[in-house]
Amino acid sequence: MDTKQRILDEALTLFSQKGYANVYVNDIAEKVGIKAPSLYKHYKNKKAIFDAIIEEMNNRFAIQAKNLNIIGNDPAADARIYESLSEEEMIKLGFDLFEYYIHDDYVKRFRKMLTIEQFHNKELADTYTKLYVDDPLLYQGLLLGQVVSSGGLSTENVDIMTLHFFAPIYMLLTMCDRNPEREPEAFKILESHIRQFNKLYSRKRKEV
Amino acid sequence: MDTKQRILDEALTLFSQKGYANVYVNDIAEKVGIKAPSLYKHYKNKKAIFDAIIEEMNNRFAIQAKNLNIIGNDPAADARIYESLSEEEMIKLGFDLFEYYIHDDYVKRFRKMLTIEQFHNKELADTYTKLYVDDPLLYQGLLLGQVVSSGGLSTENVDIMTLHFFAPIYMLLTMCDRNPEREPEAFKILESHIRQFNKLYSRKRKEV
DNA sequence: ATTATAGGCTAATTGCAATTAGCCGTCAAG
DNA sequence: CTTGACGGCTAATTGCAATTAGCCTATAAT
Repeated sequence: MDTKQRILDEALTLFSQKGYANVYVNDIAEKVGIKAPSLYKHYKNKKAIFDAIIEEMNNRFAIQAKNLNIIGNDPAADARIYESLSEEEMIKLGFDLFEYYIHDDYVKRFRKMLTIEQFHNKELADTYTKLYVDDPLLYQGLLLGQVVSSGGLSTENVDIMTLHFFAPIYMLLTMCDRNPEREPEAFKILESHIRQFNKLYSRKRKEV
Repeated sequence: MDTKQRILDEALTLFSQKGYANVYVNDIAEKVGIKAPSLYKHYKNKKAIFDAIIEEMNNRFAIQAKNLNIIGNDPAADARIYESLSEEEMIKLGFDLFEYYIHDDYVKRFRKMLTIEQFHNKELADTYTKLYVDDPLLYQGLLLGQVVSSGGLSTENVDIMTLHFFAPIYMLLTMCDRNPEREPEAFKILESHIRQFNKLYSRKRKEV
């Protein structure tokens, strides 16, 4: 990887750990293995490094949008698969999704950086909400909507059903970002969550 | 309010908006209406101001623990009330709780500050998780457990039921911290969430 | 009345982090 | 084979933010 890219990479790591203001260009340079003034051969100033990270992220938006939902980018096709999943397979799917969110390095570092910087300007706030709230709800809503249509699950309000599926995942995710030592616990809760979600929304259940 | 207290108050406001490192002692002094060096008559240094905020918060823990659940501090008593609530009353209760979390100034500023600073050290991370994850789940779990015992709701796993109740609230809350303009939308979602939660866990529903 | 202290101010001082200046080696294109 | 630009370095320089020094006033206790 060339220096210019490595700068972004190391900077992202540091920003995600300490936040923009607590990272000194010297720290970044050190990680890259060069001296601070050499950074300026690649970026105009510190802010430009941050902006480049955001921009690189913007470039990955499309990819991200798909990856964030691992399953694929064709909800209808996914739903056909999903419909035929056993509870165990569904849990496996949830685990894979969660695992990706938690351990994919780029995704994780970027999310932590956004978490720290989200209040600095409206654009970052909007980006955070889009990436970690709106997009997952949108996509998973489409997916679950298909499953409902095909009779795999049953509900009066797919959006709220989606919220019920995703909100616990979101909460566990942010907890693990903060307390990685609680990951095993999070996985257990995740499993119970999916099982209970399944039962609650199963078409086998209905009102008396 | 005396100067010493006003310093904490203004500092908390600023820290919650920009994060510790981006707030200069000069900013705090300005807000308080004194000059920066005068701050040092009250606190040893900038860090001491931050620590004092955390400590003040620690002192409010007990109060906080109750307030975080508005309803009170006797789950059994609360459950008796809750049990007799209509869906509309339950929504009212949820709104009040959410309103408190979102608009109580101290609570909101402190939560935003913790959000920004959560990755700086383990203690802050633990505090965040305790205040905004573990405590609410614990207390509301006790509450919902009582309601289940008394037959108001029905579930196989109260902890997950509690997660299903609280996680959406948590998610909406953090979204509103970031995007206050979406509060009206959040309230609508909250209402739908509570209605659907009620139906899902109603004892009137049962497996076929 | 006197005096000690609390709390404010202005004017340094310190210290660190960002950035600039200016030098040098390498290597690819001509 | 030479030149220019790319990317690295050391050594300033700049600039700002935290803190300290030292002075002043009001007030409360003796």
